[in-house]
Amino acid sequence: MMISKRLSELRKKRQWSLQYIADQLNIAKSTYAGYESGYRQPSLEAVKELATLFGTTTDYLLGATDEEQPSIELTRPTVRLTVDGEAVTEDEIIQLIAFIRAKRDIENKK
Amino acid sequence: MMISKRLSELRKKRQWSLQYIADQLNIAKSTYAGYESGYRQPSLEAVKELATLFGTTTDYLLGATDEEQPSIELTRPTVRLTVDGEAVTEDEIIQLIAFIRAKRDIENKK
DNA sequence: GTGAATGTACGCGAATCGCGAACGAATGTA
DNA sequence: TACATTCGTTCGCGATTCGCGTACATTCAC
Repeated sequence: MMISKRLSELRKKRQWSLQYIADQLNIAKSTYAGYESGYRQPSLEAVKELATLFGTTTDYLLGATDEEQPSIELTRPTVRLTVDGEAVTEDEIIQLIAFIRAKRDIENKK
Repeated sequence: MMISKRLSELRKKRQWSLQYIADQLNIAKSTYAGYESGYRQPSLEAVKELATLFGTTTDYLLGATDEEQPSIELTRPTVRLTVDGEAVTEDEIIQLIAFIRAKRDIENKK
């Protein structure tokens, strides 16, 4: 079960106890322990709350993605980018990439 | 139930039948119908498959976000950007934002 | 030693699941 | 018009899974 693996990893990384998480979600320690062991599956609501608690996404918890923090590669634009709520155009992204590459080039020559 | 609302919206927008979705997920029509009516909750696995089928995210289906397509606001420093696999620094992002804003300013004055 | 905290496992009653079946309404076909 | 098909909705059923309390071994602090 992917979610049990992810929960276990995230919790240990933060050095949180089972009890702490159970308290945050208002569920029994044994209930949350079941999530990590794979003995139980959290409700959809619990999944949402866990994602918030861990500061990650439900997609990551469920294994729909492997990126704990959403991260985007500009040269392969799979998501919509916005600045001040307004979409960044494709042309602008191309310019941004050129800008970053040029900047790195200069840095590397030092 | 947020997910039932979202599923219903997405399916109708695509003009798909209950049966079609049920076939895609290999579940009974009544089972999927239960998801939309709120009478049943899909399993975590089903949520993942539904997100794939609809081309959206589990976060959207569960109501953890309101954006159907993942979209990233650059001015929020929660995102990790990469170019050619290498992380874009926070300073660089600030410069990018300034660049975009300046560009828009010029456009607007035309 | 003693107490508290941690992680693990189990049994129980209650809740929920997925399914097939049945239904009326709408649509298609001859 | 008659008839069949598709659609969305709802129900009961058996089986599964849930969340909880509880118990236990281990570890740590005092």
